[in-house]
Amino acid sequence: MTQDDDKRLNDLRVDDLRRAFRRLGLRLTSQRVTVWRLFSDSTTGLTLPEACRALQEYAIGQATVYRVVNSLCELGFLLNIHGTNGEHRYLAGHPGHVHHLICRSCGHVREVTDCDLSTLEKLLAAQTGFAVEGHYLEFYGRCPRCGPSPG
Amino acid sequence: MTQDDDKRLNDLRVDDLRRAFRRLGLRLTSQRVTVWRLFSDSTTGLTLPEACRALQEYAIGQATVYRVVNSLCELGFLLNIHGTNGEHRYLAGHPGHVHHLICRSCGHVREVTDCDLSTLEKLLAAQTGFAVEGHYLEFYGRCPRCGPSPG
DNA sequence: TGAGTCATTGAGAAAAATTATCATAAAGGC
DNA sequence: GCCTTTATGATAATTTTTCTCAATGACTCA
Repeated sequence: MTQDDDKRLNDLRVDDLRRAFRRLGLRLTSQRVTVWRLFSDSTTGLTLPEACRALQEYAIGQATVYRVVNSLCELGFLLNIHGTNGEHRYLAGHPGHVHHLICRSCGHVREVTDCDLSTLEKLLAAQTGFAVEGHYLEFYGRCPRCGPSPG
Repeated sequence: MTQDDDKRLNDLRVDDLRRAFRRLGLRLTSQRVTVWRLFSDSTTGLTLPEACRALQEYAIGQATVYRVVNSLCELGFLLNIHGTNGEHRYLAGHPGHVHHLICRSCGHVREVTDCDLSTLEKLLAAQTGFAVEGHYLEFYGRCPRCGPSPG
């Protein structure tokens, strides 16, 4: 698992993207592939305006960027994380239940797959009467490259 | 703890607010109190535009609303939560380390104080080399009043 | 493979949200 | 109650997000 982060998600075959889009009755366009590539190359995630600026180079309009990011989110290819300043960043990830470990210094993000909060969820359900359906969990700190907090 | 949610945070004395502001060299103004009251009366949190609209009634300008909400966040009186549609909502809460249980149906939020993820954090630190400094955790589900998910 | 259908795109406008500016108002110290 | 200094409101400016619609191009079916 240690090296999984480095081989990013470009190896997700375009055919997988096509299948996923098709499942929603959507077509696979070159723009959608390009947007996906941009995000899957990023280890920190991008905000929507950042993505728009980066994709100008490929002559992809901003309306399209917004639309594609939304679709990729719905399909589970992109996830929302909190940037260091609270801004929304979109991060490419493996579909499924994952969490993130976010470096507050450089923004590098690493996936966390092994979390088990089910007992805590049951406890909360019993205490509060809420029907707990899921959770959103992010860890933050400093990545190995940035080293421990200064001072 | 069951009834703690209902007696909201209005009982936080204005003097406490003043002391907190003073600590940052800020003055306590009627606008700041009014903004605080609005948020402390809400069990679902408000977005900034929502707050601006609500505070028009009191002739508080939107620039002020943005500034005061920022201050209240820095002081720990307001916290950021994810609304049902991913939007930022600001919620009055007791300062300190708390998490939230958010109803996906009505938006009602309840504080969760008992979480212990320290062992999980240590495990992650060992596995990844990150210096884990904290976490952000939200639970979502359906509150007792809304009942379990339909269908 | 080629034509037709229909979702998708880009440009631009429009709307919404956020930030900046600055003269005026008022909080807190004396 | 004055005085200093911060905070406010109105307005403008900027940024972000959404909308519209003609033109393009992906996919289906023959």
